[in-house]
Amino acid sequence: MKKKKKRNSRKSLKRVTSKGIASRVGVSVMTVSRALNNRPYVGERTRRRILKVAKEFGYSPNHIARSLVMQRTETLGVVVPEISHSFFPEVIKGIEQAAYSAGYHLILTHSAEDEAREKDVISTLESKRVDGLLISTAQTVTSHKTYLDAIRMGTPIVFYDRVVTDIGASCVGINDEECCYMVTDHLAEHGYKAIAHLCGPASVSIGRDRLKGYRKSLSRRGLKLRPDLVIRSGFSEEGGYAATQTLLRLPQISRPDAIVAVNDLAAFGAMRAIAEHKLRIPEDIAIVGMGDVAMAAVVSTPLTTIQQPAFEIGKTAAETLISEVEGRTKPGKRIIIGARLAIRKSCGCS
Amino acid sequence: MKKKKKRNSRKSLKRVTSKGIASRVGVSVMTVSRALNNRPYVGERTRRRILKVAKEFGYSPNHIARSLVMQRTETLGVVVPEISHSFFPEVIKGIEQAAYSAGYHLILTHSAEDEAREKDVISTLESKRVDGLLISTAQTVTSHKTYLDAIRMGTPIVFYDRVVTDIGASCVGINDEECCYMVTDHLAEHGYKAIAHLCGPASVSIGRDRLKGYRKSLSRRGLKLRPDLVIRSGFSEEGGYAATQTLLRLPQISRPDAIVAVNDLAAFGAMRAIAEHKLRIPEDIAIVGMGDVAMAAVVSTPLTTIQQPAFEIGKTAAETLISEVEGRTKPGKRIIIGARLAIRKSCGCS
DNA sequence: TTGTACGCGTTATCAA
DNA sequence: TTGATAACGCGTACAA
Repeated sequence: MKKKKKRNSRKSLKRVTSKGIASRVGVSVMTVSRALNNRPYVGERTRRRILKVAKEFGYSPNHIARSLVMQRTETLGVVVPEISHSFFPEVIKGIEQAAYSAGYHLILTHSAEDEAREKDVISTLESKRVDGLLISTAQTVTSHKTYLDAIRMGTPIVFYDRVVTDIGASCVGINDEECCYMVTDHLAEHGYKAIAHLCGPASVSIGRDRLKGYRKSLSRRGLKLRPDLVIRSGFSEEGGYAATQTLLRLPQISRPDAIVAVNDLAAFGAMRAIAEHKLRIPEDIAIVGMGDVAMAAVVSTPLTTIQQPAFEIGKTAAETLISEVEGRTKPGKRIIIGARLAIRKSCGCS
Repeated sequence: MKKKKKRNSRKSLKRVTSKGIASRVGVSVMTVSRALNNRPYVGERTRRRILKVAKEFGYSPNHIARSLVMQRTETLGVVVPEISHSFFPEVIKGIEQAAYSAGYHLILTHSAEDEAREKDVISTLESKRVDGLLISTAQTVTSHKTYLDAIRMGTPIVFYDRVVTDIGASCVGINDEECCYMVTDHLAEHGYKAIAHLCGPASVSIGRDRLKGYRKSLSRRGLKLRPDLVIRSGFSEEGGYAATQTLLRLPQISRPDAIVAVNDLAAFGAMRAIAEHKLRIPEDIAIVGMGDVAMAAVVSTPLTTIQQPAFEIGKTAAETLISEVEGRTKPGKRIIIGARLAIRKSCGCS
């Protein structure tokens, strides 16, 4: 047993490897491997001795080496468009729970709503050989090539919330069209006539589908769709604020009497703009959002919105992905998570 | 060149390796490695051909293999006690930004405020051979052994927000004692006499230090410290609610006229309890928090609190860790991020 | 400028 | 029940 203490590049103790344990116990690495992984074909006495030495030396199995030979990392890559949107932390929590119980880890990345950056993080995620990808698309995406490439190279994707339905990947989210129809119709039902919509980009599923739902309600209610009342706000507070400014600059006569915001954040921005114009909610303008982030219920005029079960979306998405990674199910599912209307003050319908 | 197409365990295309590219281009793997990493000693023509083939085959460098030989993963492990606390997503965003610009990735884990789970995630993080650890301790931790072991095995730790100062690791956070002194003193200065404190566990730095700050203010103001007014709430809304219930069950005469909550979440819980008792804030009971989460400013009675720059804490913590990982600085720093008092309605001092 | 041999820490395979 | 050997995909050291 020649034990040369060669490289000492790191200042600290070199970590024990299975080989190190093997030589200390006087067995081969394979026996150590078997003992450490609770595999059969190891004598009970040998196993105990190995476990003892392993603990004694603070052995930590090297997942990197394991991943290399196993061709699996037991790691999921998560792409979040904007960590600050309080919807997403809740989704992440759901993802984390599902991953943790299944023994998977999470590499978290942030696209910052930027297509180029999204592409970049996906590519590094592939380099890290994650077993699968959980993606909510950035606001500025136009091409799906990055996704397609990843899938083609064997990294399954499950989209959550902002989904891409036409490339064979599974998708988990609410029924955006139906939900936006619900909120819009709630307003229409209560007599609002000039209902505006702060919409998201058409390239993003929830932007597109929610707009559809808005339109459907107007058309069913026999209300005319006024293009000047459909303004692109995007998903941010600032976007909602700016879009609403535009609406409020319309001549008094053609101003909306209600606003359907694509999400709660945009609704908050709208509320801020409305407040600055010294208008009252809902008396002068009613407003509804979608998402039901925690703040929606506690702002000065509580926001009527769609309760979107973020945790469940994350959990379901992760479970779906893991199941596909392990070959138990096939990709291409479209999973709809139930959502419901939360009626509060901002719509003035109570 | 014998090319046996052996294993095809995964259904999809086998990913190209540097060897694959090498044989296609007709050079050795080393030349490929050099070309792909922009290293010298590669003919310009050869380099271009290699790059072309690499792109053509969608080559993705295998970080796993790279990490194994380099003994570095360029990955940081992040432990978050509770993802839902809106303070933490903001911290994560800061961490992510610093990590991304330095070329590091993040493995995100969740201790769920539980010591055993924290130990578990740290151990798997070590197995994944992260280059360093960013930790905010769970509420229930009592022992620091796990941290010490990690450090001893060569994985540096930087604590953020909830720190551990006595084990040689760097810490990044606000000056908790000073800040809690500030809020408490703000109340005392305005004539409140029976100031209660909803405190965190003494085993967690911010619980301990904030209690100290509270005490300091009382003692300097000549107010008696009443043990019945110091109640353990922990860091959650529910905890704040329960603790406040206890306070409100005190005989009228000994009830507090103000409450210093260990954080905003506990303060929200307190507000809920107070509202249920049909008491007014701040007329009947004033309340202040710490943290300044987004909701603090928008709840019906806006909360006076300490503005804690979460993003900056995360960014600084990550930068500090990366710098230590790369051997540019030594561990053991105590970095204080500035915070200031945000006076709003809940303290009744305006 | 390019290539060869070896090692990183682990698991699978097959022989002992 | 155990062990020797060959992968896994890449980088380092040194030879050509």
